[in-house]
Amino acid sequence: MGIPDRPKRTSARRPVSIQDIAEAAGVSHSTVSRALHNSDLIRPEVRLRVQQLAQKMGYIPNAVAQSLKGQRTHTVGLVISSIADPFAGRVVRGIEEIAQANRISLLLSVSYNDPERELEIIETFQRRRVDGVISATAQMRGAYVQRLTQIKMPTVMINQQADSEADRLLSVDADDYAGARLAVEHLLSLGHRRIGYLGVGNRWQSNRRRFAGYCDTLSGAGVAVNAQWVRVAPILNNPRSDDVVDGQALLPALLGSDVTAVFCYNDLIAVGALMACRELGIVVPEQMSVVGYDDVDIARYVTPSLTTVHQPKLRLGELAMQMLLDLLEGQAVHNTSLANELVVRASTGPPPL
Amino acid sequence: MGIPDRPKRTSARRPVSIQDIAEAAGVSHSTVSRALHNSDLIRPEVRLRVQQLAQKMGYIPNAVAQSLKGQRTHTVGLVISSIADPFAGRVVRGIEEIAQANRISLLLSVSYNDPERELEIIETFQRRRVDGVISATAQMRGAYVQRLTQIKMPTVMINQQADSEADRLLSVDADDYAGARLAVEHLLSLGHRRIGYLGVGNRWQSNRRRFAGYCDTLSGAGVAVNAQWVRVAPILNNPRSDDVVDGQALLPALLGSDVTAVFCYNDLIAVGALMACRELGIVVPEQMSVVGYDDVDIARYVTPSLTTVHQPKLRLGELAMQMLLDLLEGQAVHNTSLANELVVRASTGPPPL
DNA sequence: CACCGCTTTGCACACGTGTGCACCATCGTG
DNA sequence: CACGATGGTGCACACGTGTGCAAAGCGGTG
Repeated sequence: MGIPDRPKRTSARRPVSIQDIAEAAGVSHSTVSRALHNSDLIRPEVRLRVQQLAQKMGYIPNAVAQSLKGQRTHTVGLVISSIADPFAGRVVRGIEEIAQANRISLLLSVSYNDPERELEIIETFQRRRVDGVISATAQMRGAYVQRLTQIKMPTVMINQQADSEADRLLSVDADDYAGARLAVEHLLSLGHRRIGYLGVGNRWQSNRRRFAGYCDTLSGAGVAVNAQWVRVAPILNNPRSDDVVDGQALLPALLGSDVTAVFCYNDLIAVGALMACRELGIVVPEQMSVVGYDDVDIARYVTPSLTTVHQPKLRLGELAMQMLLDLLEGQAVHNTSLANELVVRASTGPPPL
Repeated sequence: MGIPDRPKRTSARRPVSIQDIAEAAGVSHSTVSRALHNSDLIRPEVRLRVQQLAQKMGYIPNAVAQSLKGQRTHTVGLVISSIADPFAGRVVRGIEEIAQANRISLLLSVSYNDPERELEIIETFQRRRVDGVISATAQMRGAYVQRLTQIKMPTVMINQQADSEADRLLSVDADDYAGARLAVEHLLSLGHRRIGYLGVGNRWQSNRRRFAGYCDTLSGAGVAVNAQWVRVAPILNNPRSDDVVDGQALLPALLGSDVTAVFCYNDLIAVGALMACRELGIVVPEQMSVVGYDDVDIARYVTPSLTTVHQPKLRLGELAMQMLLDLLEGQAVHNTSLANELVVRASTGPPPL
């Protein structure tokens, strides 16, 4: 009488499982599982034999099954606004290094600052049961934050310093307000009084903080901010905008006023400003000083090289990932704020006479 | 007599499962599963009731369990050499857009051209049972390729055009050899005869192809290549090298020879060359023409703006991802090769008299 | 009324791994 | 020899989902 011969998994050429090893070794799958984990419940000779057999059969544990059983995926979801942004690139590198060192895999998602996409991404992370989320999006909308806190998913934000009550969510950041002050103080110390600001409209939270630092520093020095000195790139329907193009388009609008220096939201805006100056025959820094923000690689390579506020991007990423790991281990973690540094290069100088 | 009350999963605040919904609706979990998939096996009113209940209870399917059961993770592993590389950034963007549109998640890994890390990454992908792999590493070592083909994991390479037999592995690429010819032909047409080459040592395969294009084009024009014209950055122990620094360090070595133009392995090397020229007081392009490769964003922003060979980076990524999707659906796919285009900007001109 | 066919549901297993508990063999000791 | 202690192994279940098959309910027809 025929034993109902089991499917004989060799058909679909599946990867070997502990069950396969168990049959080959003449033991149960439990024994194999324990042996592979070096459990001292298993007799040393059996343990060794199973391990060698697993090696020979090319066994590779199925992380999916382990995740299901262990309720831990060892996966972290990563949301960024844009891949093209060199700022994000450095931050991701820091995150990735710490993650890899701790055998954590990263699920990469790009939001393009699109609210609908942000919600989709969160749901995907929920479906995949990531252990936690790191969000390095420039923009944080209400629905996004609300959803994230509501579902109680361990989350660390990068550069999302909250204004007031939202300190419920953890974050690592470099102080935008203080950074902006550094930049403007530098220009003031060079003798500039009439200083412009070129901002962005689609990242209004960090833009607002940097703008506030700009305003307060000027006011503190007894300079009344002139509305003519401030220009902000409009929010396009197209969420994929180009900061350099925006900076280039924005700068000429300042010429009507009499600014001798301009502080830009970030380095890309500043690069656009530099290009506009070149086109208009304005010599930097002799006729106009330009300051950027972030200190991305490109700031060193343009001509003149860009004076800018250096953000510790790598460190931000590393700290965020480490904080998330601590959080997952149940340790107490506290928000961290890093200091920015002013980097003086060739795009700033004394104002023209 | 007490029914051995089941664990009552409400304790550990796990996400709701179809089992929870089943109990709440008074049906079996099978019915719930089918209802949520809109199976017409389930009576319409039951189907609707279950769906509404799932909605209300905030059910989010467990992709881990689905992957285990369905033997498909809807996940693709992505290997790149470096996050900092702006070339990789654009390619990843193309990949990510197609992936997101097809509800595929990306597992990001950075290899830093470290052989050991590359093998670790592959094993991680195997453990996690990714459906396929896209490899955009600049460097492809034997062990890496061998391992990848050996385990028969669906894989698409980017810019890894094989020399001879290795056409077993699928790839999408833009022809390095032809691109280099474009660049050198441009310089020849401007009147240059003595043309240098600045290369890299740690990406020898693409470097070799571009160098071959350089050599053949010169030879074809009757110019004998002079060994003094060629410099290649040494391979450092530190796998995190900086192309700009290398280019900057390499250019002065060419001054002993009498080159009037230099073709660089990529834009970053070229930017380094531009910076070296500035330091040495060499005016570009009047005294020296410089050509880059890749056409990354920065090429437009440096001064003078860089003449370069444009690679369709976004398209490379999109095609690679689409090819992998087709492959996973069992469709026949064929290797694709895209054309590069020369972009003439301000860093090239006629040779000095 | 008996039988057939259709619709709707549940049972049971599978995916691959980890682990509490029971069981068995062996050994030591009174 | 009997009994308890100890060490090694397997059974059975759990994780959450999907699905083939059986079964139940029900209406129609000869």
